[in-house]
Amino acid sequence: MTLAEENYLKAIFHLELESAGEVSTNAIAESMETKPSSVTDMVQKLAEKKMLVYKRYKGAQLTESGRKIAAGVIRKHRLWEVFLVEKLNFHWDEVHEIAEQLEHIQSEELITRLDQFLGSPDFDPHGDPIPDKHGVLKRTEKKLLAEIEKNHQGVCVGVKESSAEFLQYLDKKKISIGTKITVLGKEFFDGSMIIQVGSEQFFISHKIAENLYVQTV
Amino acid sequence: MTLAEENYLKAIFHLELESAGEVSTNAIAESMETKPSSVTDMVQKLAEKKMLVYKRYKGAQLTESGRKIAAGVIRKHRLWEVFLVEKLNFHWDEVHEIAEQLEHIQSEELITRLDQFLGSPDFDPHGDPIPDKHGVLKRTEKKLLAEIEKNHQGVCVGVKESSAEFLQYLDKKKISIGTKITVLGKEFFDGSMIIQVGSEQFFISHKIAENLYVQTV
DNA sequence: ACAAATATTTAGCTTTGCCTAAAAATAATA
DNA sequence: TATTATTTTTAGGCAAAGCTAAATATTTGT
Ligand SMILES: [Mn+2]
Ligand SMILES: [Mn+2]
Ligand SMILES: [Mn+2]
Ligand SMILES: [Mn+2]
Repeated sequence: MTLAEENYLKAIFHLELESAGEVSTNAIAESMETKPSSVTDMVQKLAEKKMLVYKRYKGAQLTESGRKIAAGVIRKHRLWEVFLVEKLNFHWDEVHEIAEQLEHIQSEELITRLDQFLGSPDFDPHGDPIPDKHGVLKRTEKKLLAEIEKNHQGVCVGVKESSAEFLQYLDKKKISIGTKITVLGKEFFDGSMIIQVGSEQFFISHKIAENLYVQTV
Repeated sequence: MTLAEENYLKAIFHLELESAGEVSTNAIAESMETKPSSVTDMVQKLAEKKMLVYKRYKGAQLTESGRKIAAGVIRKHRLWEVFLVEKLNFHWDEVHEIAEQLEHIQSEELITRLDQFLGSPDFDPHGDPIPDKHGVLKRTEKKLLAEIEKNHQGVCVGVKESSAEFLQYLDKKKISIGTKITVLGKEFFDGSMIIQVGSEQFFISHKIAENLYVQTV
């Protein structure tokens, strides 16, 4: 697998999680910041390699092999992110770009040993689950903060977006993984909320609330 | 700099250390396991980018910028090798291929932190010096075992070749960095030697002796 | 059901890095 | 010095991965 092929498989894997069924050419193009015509080319090549099944004008769906490779890349990405944060003391908003590069390093043994060195972590610094060596992703029952009702609470277990801007916003608000959040008020019109974090209470927009994963206790 | 460009600069850097003056197209091609015509192409491109000066039919010579980039890649390669051996417990004959990939990861900050994490090592697992962040390589006075006279001794401080085969041979003979070696006999005809390592004494060929660096005490 | 809008694919080009075969320059040798 | 031999460059091509513009399909709205 080339670097480009791995990136396509990874993107399709993520898109399949978001919504079942075939993944459209346009959706792939958007998520990879490339043109639909480029996607068609690559998707045809990956179909020939049996990494996915592709039906003209319908979309792509990963095969077992394709899914395995994608999960392997994601496993590497997330393990490296743990390394960067836990061992090199990077902040969680600084690691994604570097992991985008490290995820393509080819060596089974390296990942086996890295995993061991890190104590076989289950989650990356953004709360995302790390696939096991067979590509199996354990599903956790987490929900978006936006789904929490007034006067209920949850513990932050991850972020949906992990852009530096969003993560820095969370830092400013003292929200990180493990933080307890209570919904004090919820506006039906725009989905905005008043929440309590520690001793502070403040307003957050719907956009924030639907990018934060919590687990109810 | 692309991956290919970095590899060319690195190869030329190493060749310049071996013998001063311009580096020939053929020498580069051989060391990179590619064809001379490909080298001509790349060398012309690197000359346009001011990474080296190139005179047709004469060869290439790195500029200050080129040398700096090459040293940076070598610094990364060697730091990663230290990481693999010291932290992930790889054996010294297993790390080169992986470091060939890791050396191209782009992030100043990553290398700064990795260096710190490793305790700013001066040498890699093969005894090669690690350039500092400005690309400066400190020269150490080491000689080849082949240059040591009968009845003299030295401490192994590095290897010239670092192929897995050679390193495994050294393991078998219990030679590693720090090992004391005494030359008991030397055959002028073929440069072979009888040496003492610990309590064992045995025969080594000239090829072995000229790939092992020692420091005389 | 048909026209308009949208999504997707195809055709044709570009760049990077490599290759082979042929031409040109330099080095070696008789 | 003249002729080989070797080294290096040039010319012409190829595969990967991208792009734009044009052609087709599909979907949507009336
Ligand atoms: Mn990431
Ligand atoms: Mn992550
Ligand atoms: Mn190495
Ligand atoms: Mn080394």
